[in-house]
Amino acid sequence: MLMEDTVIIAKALADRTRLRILMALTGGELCVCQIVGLCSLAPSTVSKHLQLLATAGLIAARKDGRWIYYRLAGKGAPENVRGALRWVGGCFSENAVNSADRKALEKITAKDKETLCRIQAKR
Amino acid sequence: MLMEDTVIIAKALADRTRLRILMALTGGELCVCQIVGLCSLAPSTVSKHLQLLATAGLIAARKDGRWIYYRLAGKGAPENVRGALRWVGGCFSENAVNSADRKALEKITAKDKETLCRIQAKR
DNA sequence: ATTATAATTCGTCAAATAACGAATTGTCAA
DNA sequence: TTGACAATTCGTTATTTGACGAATTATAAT
Repeated sequence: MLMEDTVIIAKALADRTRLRILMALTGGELCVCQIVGLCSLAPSTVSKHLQLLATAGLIAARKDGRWIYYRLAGKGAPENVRGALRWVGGCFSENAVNSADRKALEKITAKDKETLCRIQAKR
Repeated sequence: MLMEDTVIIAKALADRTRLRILMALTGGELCVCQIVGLCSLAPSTVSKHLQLLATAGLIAARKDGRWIYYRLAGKGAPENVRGALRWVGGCFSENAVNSADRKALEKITAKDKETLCRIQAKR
């Protein structure tokens, strides 16, 4: 395992927004629209965060028509990636921000995606 | 566990030099002189790195006369800190840089500290 | 007491990072 | 085929970060 890989993973974890995204994804895959709704940041900013997480190998993407879904890296991921996800998971098992995000996500996923994305566009 | 604490720990891990210091300390405590010798960086720079690691709770200090020894956080450390140390430990169990650093440390610890520190002062 | 020295703090600079809006790309619907 | 729209890339800006040397603090030796 190269040291630089570990640095890249740690950098990816070293940001509040990205940690929130990772924790949100523990509930299952989400499309970019939904993640933008959760973070309350510009789509371009969220996209950048997602690229960083993906480059580190912490998340993976799936394209479905106009939408792109992101999910946590799974069993196939290298041990250092899975170890990192284990660590953050352990840190937030009972965290206030995380709990609030879960509630917010329930509302977000309740709306159908088309409605949600139209809302994002108006920001 | 506050999210900011996790961010602080991840930031502390997100640098090549600091990861090397952590791995070096898995072999036992070291004085600043020795760590400077290993990193080949200015003492003030190394000191900054050590402060960052200490603020994150990943390492602790012990003062002995003119020297200050740093060691990894131990059993008493909170779970998120120990989890982080477990993660980096796993990442580098067989790492090229880490192996080289071990060899270098053997030579560094072989010299007595006074000699070593006099060398550092001349940089 | 004075000097030497281990370590830290401070001030500065260059490079990296997080944010945004504008422009671009690719896909679906009228 | 034209228009709408999800998502990304690009260009810019403010902030943070990592490095250094100089100055400072604290301890030991002369």
